[in-house]
Amino acid sequence: MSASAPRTRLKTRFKPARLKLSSDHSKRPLDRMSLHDQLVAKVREMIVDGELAAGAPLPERMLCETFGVSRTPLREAFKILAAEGLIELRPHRTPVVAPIDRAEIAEIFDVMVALDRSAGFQAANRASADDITRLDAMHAELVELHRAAQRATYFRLNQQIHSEITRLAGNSVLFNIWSILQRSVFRARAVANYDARRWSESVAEHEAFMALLHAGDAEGFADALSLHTRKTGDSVLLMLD
Amino acid sequence: MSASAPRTRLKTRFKPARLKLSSDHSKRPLDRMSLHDQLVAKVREMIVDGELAAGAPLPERMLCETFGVSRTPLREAFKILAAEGLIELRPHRTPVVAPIDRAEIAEIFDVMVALDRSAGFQAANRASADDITRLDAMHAELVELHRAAQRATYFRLNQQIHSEITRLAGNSVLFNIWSILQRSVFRARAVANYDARRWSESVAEHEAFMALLHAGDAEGFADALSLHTRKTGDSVLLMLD
DNA sequence: AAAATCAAAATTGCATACCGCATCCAGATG
DNA sequence: CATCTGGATGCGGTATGCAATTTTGATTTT
Repeated sequence: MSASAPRTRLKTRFKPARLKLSSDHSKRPLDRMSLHDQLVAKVREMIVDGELAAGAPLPERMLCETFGVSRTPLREAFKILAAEGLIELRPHRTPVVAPIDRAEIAEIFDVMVALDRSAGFQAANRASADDITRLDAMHAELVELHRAAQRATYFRLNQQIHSEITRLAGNSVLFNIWSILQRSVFRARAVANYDARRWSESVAEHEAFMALLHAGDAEGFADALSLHTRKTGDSVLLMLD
Repeated sequence: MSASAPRTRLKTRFKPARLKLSSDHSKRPLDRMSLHDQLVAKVREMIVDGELAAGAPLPERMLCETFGVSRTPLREAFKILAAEGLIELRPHRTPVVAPIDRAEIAEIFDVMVALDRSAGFQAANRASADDITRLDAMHAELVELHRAAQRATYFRLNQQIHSEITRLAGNSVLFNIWSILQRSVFRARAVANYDARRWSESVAEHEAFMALLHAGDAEGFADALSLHTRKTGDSVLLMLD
C-alpha cells in the first residue's frame, strides 16, 4: 500500500454524524474519520466492550435508527466487522455478534504467541531509549494498579502496554493483524478475568520481560513475551470451560 | 483501546483496518456461495492473477457493467478486498488496485516467516501418514516441474504445497491470515520470478524440509520452512528494487 | 395434543435515485 | 505568460424502494 498517511486527514468535513446511542462513549475524538470508519469503529467498540453481547442479533433496520444512518453504510460496515471476525453474516439471516468459540480463541492465542515472539524480537531491537522510558512508566503504573487491585484499569493498561510493544516492532501489517486478534480475544478475557494467582504471576512475567528488555536481550525478551501470551491464553481458556 | 490507537501521540503512519480472520473457510462447502462471495472471489482472482494491474483504477459504475451487478453489492465486495489489502479505498476517490509496495511486502514476509514457523511445527506434529504421502506426491511433481523448467506450473504447485502444509497445522485462523498474506504477495512474486539459481536453491530447501518432516523432526521442519520463506522473501524483495 | 402446513409479516439482498465532494477546464487577473 | 478562480462534470456516499427469502404463528391434520 502506498504511503497513504492515516486515512482521511484532509479538510474533508464529514457531517456531525449523530451517533446517538450511548453517550458514555462519545468522549473519543472520532472526527476526521469518514462516516464509514466511524460506524465501523463504533460498532466494533460496542462489541469488544461487551455492550453488544456475544450471539446478540443485529437487525439492520434497528441499528440504522440507533446510529442515524441508512442500511447501505451500515451493511458496508458489517462486511468489515465480519472480515475481522467480530460478527457473523449468513445469507438472508440477521447478522449476529460472533459467539465466543473456545476452539477459535485457542487458535487465536496460538497465532498471537507466534506473532508476539516476532514482534517482541523486533521491538527489543528497535526500541529507543525514549520508548523504553515510556514503557517503564506504563509498567510502573501497571504494578501499582495490581497492588491496588484495580482490575478494570489494570486490564486496560495491560492491553495498552502489549499494544505499544507490538507497535514498536515497526511492522504495520503485524500490528494490524495483532490488533484484530487482540480485539477478538478481548471479549473473552473481559468475561474470564484473572484469578488472583494468575494475576500475580502475570505481573511477575511483566517484570521479567521488562528486565530482559533493559538488558538488551532481544531473544530473551521475545521468548518471555510469547511465553507470557501463551500462559495468558491457557488461563483464559481455562475459564471458558 | 483500538479506537484510541489513532490518537495523537503516535506520529506513525500505520494504516488502519485491513486483514480478515474469520474462520469459516473449511466449514463452508463451496457448493452454494452467495452472489456477494462470488463477487469478492472474482475480483480477488482478477487482482491476484494480475488481470487487474497494481495501481489500476476501479471505477464502480464501469465494473458494475462488467459484472452485471449494481453498485451496492460491488461496494460491499470492495470493503472486503480493502480489508484484505488488495485494493485501496479513500473517501470520494475512485478505488484502485493496491500498488505493490516493497516495504509492505517486506513486512508481510516477516509475518509469514513467523506464521510458517508456528504452522510448520504444528503441521509436523499433526500430519498423518496419508498427509505426508500426499505431500510427497506433490513434492515429487514439484521436483519434476523444476527439472522440466515449467515455471508457471511449478509456481502454482509450490503455492499449493505451502498452502497444504499450513492447512495441516489445523488452525483455521492461522490458515486464513496466511492465505490473505499469501495472496498479497502472490502478485509481487508473479512479477518478480525466481532466477535460475534461486529456483534451484528453493527446490533444495523443499527437499530439506520434506526430509525433516519424514524424520519427524517438528522443530527442524518448522525452522527449515520458515527459513525457506525468509529466503524466498529476500529473493522477491531483491527483484523489486 | 403434537406435528405438519401454509399464509402473513418481517428482514435481508439488490437496484436505483439523489446529493455532495473532487477534479478539470475556461476565462479572468496579475 | 503564468496563476488564480469559478462553474461544469464525473464519481463516490447515502438513502430509499422493491424483490427474494426466512421467520412467525395460526390453522389444520393425524
